[in-house]
Amino acid sequence: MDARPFSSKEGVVLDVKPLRSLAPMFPAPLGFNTTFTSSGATPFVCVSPIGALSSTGGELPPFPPYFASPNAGAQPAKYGTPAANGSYDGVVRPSVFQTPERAEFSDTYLDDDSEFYVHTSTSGRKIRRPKRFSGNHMDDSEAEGSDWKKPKQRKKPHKIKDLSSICPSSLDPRESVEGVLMTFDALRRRLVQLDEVTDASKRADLKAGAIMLANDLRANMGKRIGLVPGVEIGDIFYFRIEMCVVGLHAPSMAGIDYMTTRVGDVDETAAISIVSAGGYENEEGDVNFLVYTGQGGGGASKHSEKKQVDDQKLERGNLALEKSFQRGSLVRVIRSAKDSNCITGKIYIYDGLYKVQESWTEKGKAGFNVFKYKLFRELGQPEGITVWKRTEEWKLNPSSRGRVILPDISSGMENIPVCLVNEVDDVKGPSHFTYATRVKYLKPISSLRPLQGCRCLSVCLPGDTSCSCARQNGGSLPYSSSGLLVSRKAMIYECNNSCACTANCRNRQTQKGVKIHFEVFRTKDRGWGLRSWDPIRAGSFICEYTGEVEDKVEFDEDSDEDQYIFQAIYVDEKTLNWNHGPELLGDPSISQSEIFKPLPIIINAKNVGNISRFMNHSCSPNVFWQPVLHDHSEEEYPHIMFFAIKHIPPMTELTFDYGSSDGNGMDFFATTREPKRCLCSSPKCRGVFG
DNA sequence: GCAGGTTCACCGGC
DNA sequence: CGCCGGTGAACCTG
Repeated sequence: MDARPFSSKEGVVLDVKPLRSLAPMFPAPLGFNTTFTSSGATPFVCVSPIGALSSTGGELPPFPPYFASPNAGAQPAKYGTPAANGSYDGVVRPSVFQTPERAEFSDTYLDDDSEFYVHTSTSGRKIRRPKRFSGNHMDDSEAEGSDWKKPKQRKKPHKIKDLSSICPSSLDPRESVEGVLMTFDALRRRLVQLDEVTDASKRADLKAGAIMLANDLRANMGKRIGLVPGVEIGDIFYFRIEMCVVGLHAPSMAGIDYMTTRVGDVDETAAISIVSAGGYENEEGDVNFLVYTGQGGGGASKHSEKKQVDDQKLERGNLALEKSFQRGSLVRVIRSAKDSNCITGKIYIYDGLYKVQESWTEKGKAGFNVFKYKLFRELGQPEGITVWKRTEEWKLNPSSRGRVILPDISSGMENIPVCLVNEVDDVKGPSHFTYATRVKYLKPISSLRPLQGCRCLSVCLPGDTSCSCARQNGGSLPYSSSGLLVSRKAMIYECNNSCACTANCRNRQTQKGVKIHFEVFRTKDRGWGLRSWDPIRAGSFICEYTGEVEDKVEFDEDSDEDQYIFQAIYVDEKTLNWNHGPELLGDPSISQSEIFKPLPIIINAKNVGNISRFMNHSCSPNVFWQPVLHDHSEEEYPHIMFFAIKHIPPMTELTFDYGSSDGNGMDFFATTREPKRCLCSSPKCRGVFG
């Protein structure tokens, strides 16, 4: 999945392909060679080579002066004209808006990420941040006192000093974005766990979001038109706040994000992004266009009556979309899809850049005026929602999947068929092996120690101090109510046969087999790989590493046997960072040894195995392994269960870090394996693995 | 289905 | 002008 070169998707696609159409009317990301200033004398100064431009007034120019590109003055930038000094390649090179905040950030999170910190005013008049989230005012003492509104005695987000340990700064925007999301979700999962016990008010997403914002743990602050560095088309989100903290779509509720800037005496406004979430009467037929309904008129969620109570007005987001239409500027589109696995039933998918092609008003169902905007997707972008439409179809009708070699490689052994496809070459399938959904112990596990069982009736519940399984897991159940792993641990103890609880108990996530539509597919250069038709949420159980449990590694030098051998001797950095975040709540930080202990277990999947034997290595993986016990108590021979590190869109290859024998990282044993050249093409690739 | 809760833009005061 | 505080709108989530 992360086997993408630096700034891959945008960069590669936009650079190489004739993607002129993607050159934005507003030069690339807003802020490109444009300095916003908060000093009132000259609200907007264009520092392009051409020099400052003044407002033309009157009709809307294709390039409003405040969005002017370097070549805008000399020759009016036409649609498709690449920006002069470096083209529009998806890598943001905006000028830096020097703010006090900027200085403040510089030694904390995104340290040299000035490029990605374009702090712009959305009003043009004022540039400020809400006091309660301003680092300048967020001394503990001060925040405690006056400003923080307290209609409810809500806990104020805890601001900590050293953020580097939690979310290390990175020059790679993708890494920054992923780090922010990973921290957010770790925080959110932990808050869910805490809330369940105290029965406190819910909305862990908002709590986690508030803490992230209070600590400036976010990427791409400031609004920009066009692509967002580090956020790739096709990325998925489970909460609106997630899109907020990575700078994709700022409003926590509103569907239209826009910015207003002041040019001379006039306010100019432009839409930035829209979320098509189904609250209004939108048509979502074709994947290439979208009819979006304007906001206002009381037609949306707020009031329970779904009926409008008033005409929509040409203001705010509606006005912004209208202006974007007139200028032909690009608008990011986030579409939503149903997901039954998710409690909210909804996932947000970033579908890339669109342009408004029509706008009109019509009478809504309640007889009031509504604004309608028809947006078309820009050509040549990576696939977004298209992938979903395809996989949805496959799930309904598996025979519609083309290039299938085998409809079910597990021959009915898995809960859901695993199809085998090759869209790359003529290879007819992997070499022979026996499919097995469980590990085979060549020597019987000596279960001398009897399994402990809890006495919970029906299901184990959080906060039940009498649950021995919860105690064994350190006091709380390891999974959230939606079944997500809360944090990585040295060992997870699931409920077992001796427990009184039923199979519906949440502490039995991994023992019931896979719940995901997998496919084994032919990669271009790394043999077979594994991916999913379903979206996979961070913390979800994916599958077990099955095979034959051996005593020692034995393989011929010439054989490829070792590529099917799993050893629990290495854990990658990302795995260790996975738990980071709860420190922001004041939780003690977890030491590496608490998360990871090397284990003697060796699993050989050469002759016997399941889908996980097809999972390739990556130095930037999206999956990690976690030891779990559920049917015996041999701590040194646990089940090896895979979980998602982050949200994984459908059809993204699943990879984990095989480890390395170069002595770096967390390699606890010297291995005899021959290192192999790594082809993961991650920016952090170590070059070899195994 | 309702309601508690959030952010941000906007506006007015100093 | 810039800072501060209040207010209201908004395709949220449980």
